[in-house]
Amino acid sequence: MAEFDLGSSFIPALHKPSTLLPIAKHHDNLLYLIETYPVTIVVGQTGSGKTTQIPQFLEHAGWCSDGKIIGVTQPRRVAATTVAIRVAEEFGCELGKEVGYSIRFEDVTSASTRIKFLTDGLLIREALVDPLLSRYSVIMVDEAHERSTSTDILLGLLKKIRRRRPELRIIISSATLQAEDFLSFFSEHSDGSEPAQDGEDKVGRIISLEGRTYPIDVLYLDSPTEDYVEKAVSTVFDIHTKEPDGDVLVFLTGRDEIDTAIQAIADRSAQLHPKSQSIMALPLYAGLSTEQHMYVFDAPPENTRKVILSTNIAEASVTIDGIVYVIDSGFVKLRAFDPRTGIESLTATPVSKASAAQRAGRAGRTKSGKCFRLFTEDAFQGLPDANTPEIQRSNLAPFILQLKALGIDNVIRFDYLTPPPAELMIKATELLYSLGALDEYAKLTKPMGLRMAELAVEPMMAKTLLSAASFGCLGEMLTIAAMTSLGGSVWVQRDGEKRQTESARRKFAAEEGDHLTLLNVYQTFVTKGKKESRFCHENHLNFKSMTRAVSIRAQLKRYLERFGIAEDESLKTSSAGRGEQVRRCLTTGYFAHAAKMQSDGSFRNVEGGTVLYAHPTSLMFNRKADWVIFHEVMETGSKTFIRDITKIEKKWLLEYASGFYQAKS
DNA sequence: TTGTGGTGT
Repeated sequence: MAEFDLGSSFIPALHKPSTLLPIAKHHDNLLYLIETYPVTIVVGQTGSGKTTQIPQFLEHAGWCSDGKIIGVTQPRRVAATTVAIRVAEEFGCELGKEVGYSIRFEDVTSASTRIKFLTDGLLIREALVDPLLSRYSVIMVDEAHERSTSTDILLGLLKKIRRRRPELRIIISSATLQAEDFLSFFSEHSDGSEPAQDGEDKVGRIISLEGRTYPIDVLYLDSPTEDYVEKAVSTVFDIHTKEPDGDVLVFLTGRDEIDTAIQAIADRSAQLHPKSQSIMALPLYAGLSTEQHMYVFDAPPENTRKVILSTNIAEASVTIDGIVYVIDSGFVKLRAFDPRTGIESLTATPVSKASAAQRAGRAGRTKSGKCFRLFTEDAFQGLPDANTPEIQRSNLAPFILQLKALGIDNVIRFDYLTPPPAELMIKATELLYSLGALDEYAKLTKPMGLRMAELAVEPMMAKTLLSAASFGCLGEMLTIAAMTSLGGSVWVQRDGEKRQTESARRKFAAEEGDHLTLLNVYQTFVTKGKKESRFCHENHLNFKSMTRAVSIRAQLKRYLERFGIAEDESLKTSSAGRGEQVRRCLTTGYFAHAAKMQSDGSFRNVEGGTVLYAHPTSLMFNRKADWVIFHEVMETGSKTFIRDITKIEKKWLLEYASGFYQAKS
């Protein structure tokens, strides 16, 4: 399509008529394929319109005529909501009527909903109630190439469901490189053999839709760099002094690198010619507060070039318009889980070819752009096609529990797109057994295991919550569960306010450790600061996180009420004694995360083999303790840190986890 | 002395 420059008096239409999208000419073919084959793999470039148009094509073609609905899953909540808003507008209906969405805490659907966008995790949950997902005539799994654990599990479930529901239509949206893998997954029998049919009878087809992106020049280094942060900074200045107008997006791996680069850009900007255009460097990473997040979307002041330094968040989760130049360090921090030690690690790893392509694509959304890769073309050729799927490098306990609750007893024979390593499965099964969620035959226990699966917190916390009423601390544990399952920290550290954050944190400190400190934070928030974000600002708390904790707590409370679990008033102790009850209760779920402090201030786990350090954000950092339990352990760089730490008594371990510790103590 | 990104009736 030609670009017209008609001056500023014209503004572009909010939504282009869908007949102008490249997908329009595939309309008939798409409907034919979906009608004919149970599985359709859609390879769609950015801007192809697949997510917004395909559900509408299907609705118009009558796929909802018998009262069934079209489900479209997304790996992320924001994507589910924003796409639903857009499609409702195109469809000409109020959001929540014919077109709606459903994510945790927000169900914007109604009896008239025909097209429903939802997160893939939520669709798995729906299968607990409706195992054949019988409400749906079509399920489209969007962004399947990202290979999140939820997406992988969902694909396995859909393959299983398809055998019982041959009329169900499955659409998988994928990047080019993985389309064949998805198709052969659905074509294979569960034992791995190819079906005894000729090609014509295959279960599905692949269709490619061209996108509407602009050309991108990709440039490589002549020779490798030893310091990609420094190289990124000098490339920013090369672009700034030699290239035409346009904003810059730099991919680095974490907050540390981003802060270093921003400082370096600020230092060097001072040496720019006073008459030249200036540079505005902005950070982008998940730990920033909402208001800091918003800056990256604002237009820069006149005569200023915007440079955004971002983690992987800008690769798929956050889209910024106006980017013309991308600088790619070629690295990303990835989580991995060592089943032998049970320790997670977070380390910088080279990106995959698919990631590099996605990053480059961020330069071509509004006009043609350039991507500067801070590695050689040879190095690029040596990169893996795709990242290792998450299911092969995570703690699988939550997913094994979910599969068992879905009636899939033999989790080893479940149809995985790529099977997780046996050690990960064994480790997860052992943990679930020790928590009482599985019996000695690895069957889900009832009601304990089933309830743990239904609670939307990780298994160790689920066990803790289910014990809380008997310790007379249900209210407290609900809060602690909500606060620890937030994901990120509740604290925000603003520029140059390190000390202030520290002293704010100390105001809420409880002698016994981090869990009771989080309880204090929450209780102060709901009594003093619930309505105003000022309270959070003054105390360096993340308002969004705190509000979310309130929702999570309410949801967990509803679950427990449904199980018939309520606070036993006769067990209620004085507030002085309640701290001990909370610590005892935590031990019933977190006994596997116990450690003892050494004379040098470091910790050892029970086996004694692993040296652990209190994370600097923990109250136990630089404080004395004997035995503790912790929420999380993670290895970064050279050290292994434990976070959210609480003091306990050694004898409680034997009292609440005798089976687990008998042999070892 | 410090954490990439997601997700849950």
